[in-house]
Amino acid sequence: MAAPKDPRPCSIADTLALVGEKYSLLVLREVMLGNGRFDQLVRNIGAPRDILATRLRRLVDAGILGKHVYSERPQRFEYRATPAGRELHPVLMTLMAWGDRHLHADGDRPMVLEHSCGKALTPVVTCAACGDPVRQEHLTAHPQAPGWTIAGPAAG
Amino acid sequence: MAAPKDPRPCSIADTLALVGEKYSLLVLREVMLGNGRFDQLVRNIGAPRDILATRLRRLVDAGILGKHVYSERPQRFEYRATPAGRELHPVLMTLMAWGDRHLHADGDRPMVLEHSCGKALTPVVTCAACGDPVRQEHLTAHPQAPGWTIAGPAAG
DNA sequence: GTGAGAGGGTTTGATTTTCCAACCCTGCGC
DNA sequence: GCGCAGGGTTGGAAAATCAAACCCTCTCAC
Repeated sequence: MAAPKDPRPCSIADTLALVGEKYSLLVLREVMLGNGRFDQLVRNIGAPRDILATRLRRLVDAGILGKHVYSERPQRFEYRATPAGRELHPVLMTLMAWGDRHLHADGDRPMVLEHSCGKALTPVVTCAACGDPVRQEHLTAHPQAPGWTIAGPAAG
Repeated sequence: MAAPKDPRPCSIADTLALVGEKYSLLVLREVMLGNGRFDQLVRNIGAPRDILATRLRRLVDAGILGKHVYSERPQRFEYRATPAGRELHPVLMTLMAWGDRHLHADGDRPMVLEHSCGKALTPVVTCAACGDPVRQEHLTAHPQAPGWTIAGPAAG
């Protein structure tokens, strides 16, 4: 086991292999905002059309987006998130929250999400089991593959 | 207003501009696991050394990582997350949770995070104001820039 | 005091991606 | 029959990635 040649097996890396390329998560953002048509995506994301076409194929293949006909003649399509795609919403929220906190002044947020409780959303990640907000120092990492111990404060 | 040439202003895009390149979030992962040395990063991530050097410079410039001397002679460094970097932890958790759910069988998760409550962590994003788990359909998006209305189910 | 590492990178040259602009096709609407 | 909307594809130049080799400093064993 000692000297692994392959990188660490990891769900973060696996997920990023599907949605980590440039523009992919922005496609998800637009689709979740209801802007699932090719031209809307090009405009709202600012991506080259050919790259966008490649990304869309990939996301459809991965089961994250579905392609739906909204007009038969002429044939026109719209991309929508599948259930698996919708479950990426937490990723988008946490990315947005970080950018709001660290890249924008308080009055300068590009978009505000209003929660059904009436307040502007500030997302907090909690533990499903106990309900407490998760803090990194309260986690212990247990790699499941042999040879992949970790060094740091959360050694396991 | 009417016909925007620029893409949608958005904190998701802004954040990804800093950490969305290939390997950047994996660097964060390793650093948070306590593996902040160049060689560890190369091995555990599987990235080319030159690319890694580029990413590290960028993350340090962005204030996400700090470079710390752990040995004077010979001079040796270690990268650590700054407070801003640590606040990206929720992004990593949500990415990991998605991969665990959608890319791995139940018994096949590459890593388990144990919460201080004693259970394996399942992260849930909640609203800081009301404490409820956030569901996309309970959100209303309010773009703050003129001309950037949205089309979808969450129009605002 | 020389040779073999460890650690932290940089350099070089080939391969891939991205990017941009232009083009293509279908089917309206006039 | 002309122009436009929508949804792409194509071609060639520019940029990023990759793998392997190299460099430099210092330490340790011999």
